[in-house]
Amino acid sequence: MAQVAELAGVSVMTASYTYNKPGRVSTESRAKVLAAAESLGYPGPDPSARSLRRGRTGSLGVVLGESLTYAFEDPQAASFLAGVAEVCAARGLGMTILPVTGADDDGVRVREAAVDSFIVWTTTDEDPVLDAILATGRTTVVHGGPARDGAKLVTIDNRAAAAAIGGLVFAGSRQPAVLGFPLDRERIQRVERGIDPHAATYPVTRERLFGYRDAAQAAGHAWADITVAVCSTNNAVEAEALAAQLLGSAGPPDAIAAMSDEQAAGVMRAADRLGVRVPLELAVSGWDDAAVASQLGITTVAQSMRDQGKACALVAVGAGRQRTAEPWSIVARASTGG
Amino acid sequence: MAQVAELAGVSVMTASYTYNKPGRVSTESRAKVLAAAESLGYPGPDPSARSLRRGRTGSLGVVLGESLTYAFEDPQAASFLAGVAEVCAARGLGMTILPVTGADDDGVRVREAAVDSFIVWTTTDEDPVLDAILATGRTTVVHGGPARDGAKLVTIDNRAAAAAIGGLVFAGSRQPAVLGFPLDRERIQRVERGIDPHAATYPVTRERLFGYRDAAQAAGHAWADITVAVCSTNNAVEAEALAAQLLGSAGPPDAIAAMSDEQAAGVMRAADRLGVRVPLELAVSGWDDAAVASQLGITTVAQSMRDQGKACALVAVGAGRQRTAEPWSIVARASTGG
DNA sequence: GTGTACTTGTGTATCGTTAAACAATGCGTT
DNA sequence: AACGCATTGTTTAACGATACACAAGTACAC
Repeated sequence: MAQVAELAGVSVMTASYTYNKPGRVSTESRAKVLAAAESLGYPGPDPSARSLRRGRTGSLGVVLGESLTYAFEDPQAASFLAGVAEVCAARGLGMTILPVTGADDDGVRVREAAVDSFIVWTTTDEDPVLDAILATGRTTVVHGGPARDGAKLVTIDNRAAAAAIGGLVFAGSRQPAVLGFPLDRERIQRVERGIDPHAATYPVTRERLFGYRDAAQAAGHAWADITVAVCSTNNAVEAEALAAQLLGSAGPPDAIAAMSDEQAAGVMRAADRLGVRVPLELAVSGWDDAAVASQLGITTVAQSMRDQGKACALVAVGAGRQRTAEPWSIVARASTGG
Repeated sequence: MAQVAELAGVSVMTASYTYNKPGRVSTESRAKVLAAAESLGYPGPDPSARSLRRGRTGSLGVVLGESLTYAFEDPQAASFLAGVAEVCAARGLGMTILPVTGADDDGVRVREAAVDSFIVWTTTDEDPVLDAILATGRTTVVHGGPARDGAKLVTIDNRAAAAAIGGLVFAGSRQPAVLGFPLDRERIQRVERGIDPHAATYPVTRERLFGYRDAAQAAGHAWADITVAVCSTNNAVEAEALAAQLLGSAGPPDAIAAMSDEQAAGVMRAADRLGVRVPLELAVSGWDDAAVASQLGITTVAQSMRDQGKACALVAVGAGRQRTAEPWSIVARASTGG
């Protein structure tokens, strides 16, 4: 590319300025440089060299804890990414979705990523990938959790929200139950009474369990009496199966608090299939205020994943201050009765 | 980082080998280097410098013609990205989603992207961004179209598929109609008889129009008599409105071929609302074989966006040969009658 | 004791840019 | 005429790493 400068009869700096600060160079020289570039088929400054010299890449890395494809299958993750993408597009930044395969070379891959900052989708307390990211020293924003020194956190107050919606769905219940996300990355399906919230290493799961516990206790129930069904994934089909299991057991629940609207929809289907009337015989609550929640009339915690994605991106690029907590609200619908 | 080598008492090359070819260096030296790196807080080789020196970035660029957020809103685009992501994850590549805002600096931004190759989501014949990409000389794979010298193409045979499904939906019809995607990037909504397929600069739209024309003519209709309703976007709500307009007009269609299942679902809703019985009074066909198509019993063209995404990625990384055409098939359901 | 091969460490050159400081020129002002 | 100032071009020195070639040491066979 020094060739371009040579052909144009100017110095390389003049060529460089032509691309970076066109005002810095005379119209004449600029034209000569562009003509030379054209005739040599020079495609403009090399991105890698530029990144190296400038010290920034113009791209923002997003790490999805699960498989890479997960991002495009979970509508919540998709909304979140849309929010991140919105900010990236507005600022002309690229958005690099980083592979995390679960193999032990994960840290390496993350370390090799040419990005200026990282956004990490909700993960577990001890996730080694997060450690690897923090070790790079680049700006890191964690969505959901865990909180870490050196990383910013963007999340709603899951415990408070769970307590609030628990207050609704458990109201007047004799036998509440909880249908939840995986506790840890093992993602083992379990159905057990009074699972200790501390057992969950996903902070989001943990905080919500705490919130539901708060609500149950406030309603006069002992947590040890309350069945917690832990899914292996966020999925309506699995939720339906687990809900059917709960409803078919002795002393079935008359209130189920789920951690997503997909799960709640599964519960609704199970109830429908078993002839259990909602909300008369079973109160149901979801989370996220997804489209399915309004379709089925599910009481839910409304939060905007898209806004949270935007918030993460803004914090990551250094615009936008980190808020203490993102907003949420309760949307009461028919599934929790009158 | 030469500091690391110095502290470890070895040459920089030894340090470099420690990270890249651990076998190339003795266990002892490796330990010294890693210890030194640890104590200096050195996070490993800088990705930009590495890219510069190596000549590749380990990341694959994806360009979505629309706004960046579009990717996460259109389920077809999402499936496609999931396919790309799958291949990236398997090979340890990053996936960079590039911003294209529509401003005239797009070419610049694309040129600045630190990626090894590009995948371009279906766009128009004259898209300047595609030109900018081709000008970089990097491997480029176009999904859908347009075909270009210097770019590989991954697509189904849209014309043949449209002709095939047109044969079904137009069978026995006295008054066929087409509900289609935008013709060009202006994205103007139009309802007109016999729109010349050549007017469409989106090759996907154009080829499908040709296919429907083939089918209509084969069924004995003059293309000039057939109403084509062009949507401004792929959206069930807009499709429903347009379908209602068609069905409410004088000489309403008794067969509507749509270009997506979302659109077809909109048509079904409009018919339902207007009391038009499907398929007795109105035959409907969609495209993509999305979930909604099986739910509503819509005859459709099945294609796997995910597989096409995988195909694009494989071609982009140089594994996997370009196929002449991706597979598709017709799924006949109730919406096109007996 | 010599030849061959393998292991391990190092020096050198270079990847393609850009930041920063400096020089040369022209122009309006006092 | 001398000065400040803006405009434009150039020089120099990195940015941080790796490919390659070469050298020194070790091991083994004949």
